[in-house]
Amino acid sequence: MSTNSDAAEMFREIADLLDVLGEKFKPEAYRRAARSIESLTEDLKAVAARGDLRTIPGVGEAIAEKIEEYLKTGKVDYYERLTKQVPPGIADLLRLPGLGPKTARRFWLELGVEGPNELAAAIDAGRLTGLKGFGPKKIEQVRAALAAAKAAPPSGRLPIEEAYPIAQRLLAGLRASAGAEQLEIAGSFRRCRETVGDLDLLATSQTPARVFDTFSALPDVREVRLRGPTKETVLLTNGLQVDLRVVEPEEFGAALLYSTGSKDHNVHLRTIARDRGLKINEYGIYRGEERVGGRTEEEMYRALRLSWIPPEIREDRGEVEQAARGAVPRLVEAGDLTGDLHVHLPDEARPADVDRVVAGARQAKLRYVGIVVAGERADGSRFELPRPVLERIAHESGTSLRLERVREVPADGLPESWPAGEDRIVVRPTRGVPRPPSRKPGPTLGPIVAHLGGEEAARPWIEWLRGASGAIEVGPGPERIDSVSARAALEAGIGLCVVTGVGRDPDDPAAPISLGFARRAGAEKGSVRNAASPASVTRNGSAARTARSRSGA
DNA sequence: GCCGTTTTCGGCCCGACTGTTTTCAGTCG
Repeated sequence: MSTNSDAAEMFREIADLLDVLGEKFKPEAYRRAARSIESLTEDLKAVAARGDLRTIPGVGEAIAEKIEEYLKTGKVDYYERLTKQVPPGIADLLRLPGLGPKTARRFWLELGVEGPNELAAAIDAGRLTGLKGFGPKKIEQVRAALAAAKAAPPSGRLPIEEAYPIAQRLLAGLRASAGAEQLEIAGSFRRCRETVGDLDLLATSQTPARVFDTFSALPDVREVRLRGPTKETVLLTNGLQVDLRVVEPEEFGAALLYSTGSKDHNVHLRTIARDRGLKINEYGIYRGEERVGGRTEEEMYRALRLSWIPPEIREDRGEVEQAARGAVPRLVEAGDLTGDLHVHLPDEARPADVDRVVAGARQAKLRYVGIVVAGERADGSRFELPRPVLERIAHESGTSLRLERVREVPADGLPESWPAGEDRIVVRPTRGVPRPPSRKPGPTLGPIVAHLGGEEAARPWIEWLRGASGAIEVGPGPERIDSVSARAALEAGIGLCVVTGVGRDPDDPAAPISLGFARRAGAEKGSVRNAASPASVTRNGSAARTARSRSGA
């Protein structure tokens, strides 16, 4: 665990403790600080060393001091004092669905209950009966929540690549028979966050009840948590919670904006609305009684005199200010991709697999594809594509679509010079040898660093490529870098490599998520290696250099 | 506790849903 996530976690715990103690606004302040510390691309130590802690959104004098104290001593006196005031089990009560700080505090102070086990005992002993605000249904709810928490510990957030196929199934099921017109997934899924806590679906329909009936009956759905006239919440068989809202068409943009978030982005928009004498909610945007927008997101942003902001960057990290200046970056899009530099064929590859890649690449209008023809696997064994496959690659390589030979080498087996031989190099950071070699790649046609995972693992490789050429593959899973590391790479002037999906199963979500992570990192077309013109990514190093110096990069 | 092209003090998003209520509090997103 890094310093940043440890510090963020501590501030979240402080927020929970303050909540239970009945504080009004401090808890949100600490949570906001925790959120922005978590999304930092830089280590807190480095920020503190520069004296820039207070430039972190949500970090003011008091929290900056606590960060300093934490970095210096490893603990924070204020936090220690709070934990002494509240029994440790109270935090576990807060994790129970439907049970918040007010209730936890009452259990603690009025019943002397200090944790889940004592609460269960109190219910069994009938001690909740007669407590003001606790009827039989509420008591049963708490009992069920306790039992559920015991049977299945909180599942936490789901990696987006695991949520992706589920989301597609739900969409398909609703499209098939629900009478839904517009249908979108909002929430952190639409922002392409690395993990999602739940799924937020949004629809328009003439017949909301029918939509909810269809939704409740989908095979993935285990139980209906709550259902009103406009909103339903269900639990899937895997424990994931899904909210579905049905709204009027003229409200769809407002509802989409509202439920895509993030929280900080929404709060910022509402503040701007207020300052301009407007009111904004999930149904629209209003000046007094007059409705001035809500059918589309563009309408909503326009009414605030902002340009439309792509969902992936709605995190209140400066994008609202950019939109006010009309300076929102034009993020890389699928249609910008000109090629793929890292395609693997199956272990027992046959010439037909090359044909499949070629067909996919033509359909995606790619102009070059790098196929890994030889290399070393994670377990150290070597592989090389069979001769008939190599021949098919050579034969298929034409002028409209060029096929490149790619060699994949482990980090501790890097060749002596760059570029090495005729092949492009993909570097596979070797397990147990996580650090890059001291020798940097050359200034022209650099390697693609792939099969690299985790923020901690990414840092040294970003340093390795700083000032040199090369790119890092971004995308889901433990073998690629996420959007936080991708942002750090972009800040260091290093290009990204985006997965195109060519040669992959059509249901494989790696490509859309890879693009989403790149966008989330703020990548424009110019900083994505495989969105560049073929000339600047050829084997000819001088062409690459010319292209780059001309574009001023 | 944070924050400020109307503020260094006085705000801090706002509505759905539930259970318990004769009008609302708590939770959630």
